[in-house]
Amino acid sequence: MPELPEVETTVRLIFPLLQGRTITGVWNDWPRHIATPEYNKFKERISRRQITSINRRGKYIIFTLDHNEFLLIHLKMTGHLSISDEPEHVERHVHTTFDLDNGHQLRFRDVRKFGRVYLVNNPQEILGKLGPEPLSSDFTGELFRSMLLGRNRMLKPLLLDQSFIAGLGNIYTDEALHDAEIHPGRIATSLSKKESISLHHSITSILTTAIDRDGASVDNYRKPDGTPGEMQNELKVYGKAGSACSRCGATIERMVLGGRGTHYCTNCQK
DNA sequence: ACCGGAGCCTGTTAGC
DNA sequence: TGCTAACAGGCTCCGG
Repeated sequence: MPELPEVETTVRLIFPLLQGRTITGVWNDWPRHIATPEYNKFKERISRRQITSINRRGKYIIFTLDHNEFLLIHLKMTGHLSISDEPEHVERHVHTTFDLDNGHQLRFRDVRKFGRVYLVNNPQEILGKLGPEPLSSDFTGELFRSMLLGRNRMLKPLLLDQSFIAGLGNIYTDEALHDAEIHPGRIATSLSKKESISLHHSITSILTTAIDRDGASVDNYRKPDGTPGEMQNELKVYGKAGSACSRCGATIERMVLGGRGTHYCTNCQK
């Protein structure tokens, strides 16, 4: 499932192919994909808009267009963007496509149809509630420490909360907690200063490594060109229930916390 | 402030 | 082997 590193990889790989392109048309066969505005209005407003840049905020992809329009795409669970020069062969589960002025097509494939597309004049409408960006220079260990203080929630659901911190999903939350040797059920405010700093370091270093490896292809995720990333080979706990902890040799277990499958080492995560 | 549960989806998997 | 039911998960909304 695309989390921050997978979304970042997608942005980096599609940008060179889309920079300066003009959107000439839209096709959609699953109206709920378009969250806002209403489809006919969406179609009208996005037609003839030129793509000037593509960025990421949390797990959102942000296309900056001319005429003060912003196209936001959230891939959710199974969303995937690709660029094709064969408009006559559309893959299964593609529900929204954007025709480009060079004859190519930007395609949004989404098996489970959780993904969403937004066209807005003010991206803050959608992005305003997001917490800090974990790889920005503003996100310091001291800031993270202060964010945890006074929070009486368990770390696992708190780290998944996009208004607390943007971009972490189930995989990297579990991996970061394992790396920091902290139990996912710990109450946030109970962390010592040392533990907070350690968790901060684990979050940033794992996300950085995952971007460097082009993301983790554990399930549906593939790069825009269809090839897998490499980070799945470096995961230590996610999807590893029953196998031995790479650090201490104890058995990795899976439990449900905050309604989410949570993978951790019963021995070295305290 | 925080928690739990339902709902959105469909391909995969566990269980009979 | 063949079927069905449960499961997976990001996010939002709702009630407690």
